[in-house]
Parts: sequence; structure tokens; C-alpha cells
Amino acid sequence: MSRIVFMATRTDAPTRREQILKEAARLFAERGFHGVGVDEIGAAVGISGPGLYRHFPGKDAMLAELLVGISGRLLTGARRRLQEADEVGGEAVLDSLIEGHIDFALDDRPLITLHDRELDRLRDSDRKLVRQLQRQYVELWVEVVRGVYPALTEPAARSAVHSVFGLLNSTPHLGRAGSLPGRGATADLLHRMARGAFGSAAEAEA
Amino acid sequence: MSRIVFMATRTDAPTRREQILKEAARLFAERGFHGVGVDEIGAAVGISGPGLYRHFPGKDAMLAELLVGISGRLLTGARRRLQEADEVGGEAVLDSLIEGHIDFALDDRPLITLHDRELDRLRDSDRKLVRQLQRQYVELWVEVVRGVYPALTEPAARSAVHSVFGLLNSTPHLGRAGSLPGRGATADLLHRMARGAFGSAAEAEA
DNA sequence: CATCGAGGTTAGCGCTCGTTAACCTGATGG
DNA sequence: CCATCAGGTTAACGAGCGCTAACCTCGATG
Repeated sequence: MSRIVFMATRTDAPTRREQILKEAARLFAERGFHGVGVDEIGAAVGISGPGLYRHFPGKDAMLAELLVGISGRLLTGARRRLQEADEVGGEAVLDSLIEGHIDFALDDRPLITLHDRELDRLRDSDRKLVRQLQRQYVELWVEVVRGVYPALTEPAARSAVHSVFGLLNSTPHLGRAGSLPGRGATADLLHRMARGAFGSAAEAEA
Repeated sequence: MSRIVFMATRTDAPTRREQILKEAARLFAERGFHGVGVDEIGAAVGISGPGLYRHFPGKDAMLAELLVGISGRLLTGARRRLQEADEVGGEAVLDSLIEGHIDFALDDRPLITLHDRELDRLRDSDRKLVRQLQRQYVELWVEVVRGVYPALTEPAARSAVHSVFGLLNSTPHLGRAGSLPGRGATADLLHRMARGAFGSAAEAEA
């Protein structure tokens, strides 16, 4: 079962550029893209306002890189999981997809928040790219879900997938990391709920 | 079963003030609070920019009234449903709560979007009020859910409720009213998924 | 050791935005 | 028939924003 996978765990310090992206993601998620000034982003990494322009051509570019990065990582992660687990069976693939999405939702809460909140602030070309990546991610899920629950029509499966994303992406609303009963228990709970939601979606689909 | 309930269905035209609130909600949901100018809101109702100040003391006040109104209506609606259905049994109450939330999510999509997106743009006092209303709404659900699924601990029930809100509030992401298989079918699907999610949350809660 | 580029700094420009001021108008009621 | 007032209008102000210009500093390099 267990296969050795190269995990890119880094030990070196994050670059200034990465610091900026991380803090910008946090601030954008907290107060919205238009609600955060470049001076604030700079201050969050210890430099001041216009210093950011040594690393990014503009504020828009930071948001674009964040959103494209999120969508891309979600999609490539899902494709990798699909390849790794498709010999085992559809159920295992679906569980792996759910697990991957939960990991992302729990570990990168600000990005999850940005992901469906600030998409309209992008240039047309970037927005189209992100939308395309998101669409491919959804379609990948839809196919796997329909494999496990053949009773679902395609539109129903698509709606169900979007709704389960809503369920899994609710982590930012789950109290601030103190009231939670631990990461593992939360991940388990979300996983069970997602499976239960899909299962009930497939029941009595007249 | 069926009890006659006074539904405040209005036949008169909406006041200018209501027009403004409706259009402001739509615009805020589409482009974010900071992304919409007062001139745009005015143009959406046929008057120009500063004319809005005959109806509201400022842009903030529109957002505040929208968010307080949402939270309040959700809470009072839930309390009414609790009273109406608590003789019938816990299951019926939970189904009624789910139905009410789905109605709201399907009929007032922009408000659903605003509701968890722009809360931080409020004055402290308004934000506290909205948070208090939201908390009471959540606690009401938690009690009902624990009545139906006694296996759930209180923290688990609270997490489950937040997650189901995420599921039900996913309606804005469900294609633009053309790809949906009809309102009734969508409501049914969401309802089944919510019940299934709660049911699986309660299973194997070790 | 001189040079040079990466990565900062502060000053300030131009634009947009929320808001106010001053004025207009048409329906209403004594 | 005139006063009033609700509900508009346009002009303009002041603050804040993203971004550029100009300058500084310091470690690496031939």
C-alpha cells in the first residue's frame, strides 16, 4: 500500500518574495484586496511600501500569483492522487481527493478564503486561467464521484461537488485554532461529512 | 399538519431605500465593499452618487443595515420554525431549519455572499451585534442537531453546523441559474446532503 | 580597489473615492 | 397662492491609494 513519495519538504529559509506572498495572502484574506495597502504588506515583512516593487510589478501581480498558484497546486495535487490511487479503486481515489482538499483547507486557510473571494479582482487573462484550472479540478472530481456513485447525473454530481467544496472550505469559520478538537479529529470529521454528503446526494436521485 | 401562517407578501412597489439596499447588496457581492463606489450604487437605481445621502448617512451604513438585517432575519426565522415544529419532534425541527436556510441561500444569493465576506468592514458596534446574532443562530442549530444526533459532542456539533452552513451557502458557486436542474431539485439535493453530512458526522464519533 | 547590481529608502505625483456644500424642483397642505 | 420639504442635482474638497523617481548602501566580483 504505502509507496515512497518524494515530499518537497524545505529546510532553507523562505525567500523575501515568499514572505511577501504569505503575508499578502493573510492580509488579503483578513481585509479584502482593496482593503489592504501596499504599505501594510511591506510593513508585514519589515520593508516599507514601495520596496515591494523590487519583487513584484504591482499589487495586482501578487494577487494573481497567489490565485494561479492555489488553483494550479490543487489541480496538480489532484492529478497526482488520481494516478497514485486509481489502481486501488474509485473509493480510494475519492478518499484521497477529499484528504488532499482537507489538508489544503486546514493548512492554507487564507488561500482558501482568497480562492473564491477575490477572483474578480484579476486581469481578464489571469482570471480566465484561474477559472480554467478551477474547472478542470471540478471536472476531475465529478468524474471520480460519478464513478463511485453512478446514480448521480452529471449536473447533480457537479452541484454536489461544489457543495462539498463549500463544506470543506468552511475551515476558516471554525474557531481560531483553539476551540477545535485537534487537527486530526477535525480532518476526520470533515472527511466523514463529505462522504456522507455525497452518499446522500446519490440516494433517491429520481 | 398545515397551519395557516401570515406571510408578509407585499404587493406595493419597493421604496427607493429598498431599491438602494438591494442593488448595493448585489454590487457588494459582485465586486466587494471597497470595490464599489457610491456613484455606481446610485447609477444602479437611477440617481447619481451623492443623492444616496438623502437615504443613508454613508456607505458604511448601507453595509451595516444589510448585514444586521440578514443575521436578524435568519435568527428570527429559525426561532419561529423552532416554535412551530418542536411539538412534532427534533427531526422535523432540523428539517425545517435546513429548509429555511436553503430558501434563504437560494433566494438571496448576494446576501449570503456578503454575510461571511464583508463582516470585518463594519464599525465595532455593528460587527459585535452581527456576531452576536450569528452566534445565537449557530447555537440554536447546535442544540437541535445534538437533539437529533446525541452521539455528537458539543464541539463536534458546532463544527458540523459550520460545515453544513458552508455546504448550504455554496449556492452562489452553482452555475448562474441556467445549468441548475431547477430550484426544487437543487433544494432537495442540498437538503439530502446536509442530512447526510450530519448523519455521517455522528457516526463513529470515538 | 573600483564597480555594479540587488534591494532598500523617502518624496511626491496623479487619481479615485467618500463626503459635504450649495443649489434646484415639484408635489403638498394650510 | 405661497411656504415647505423630500429628494434630487453639480462642484469641489480632502484623504488615501498605487506607483514612480531619485537616491542610498553594501556585499560580491573581476
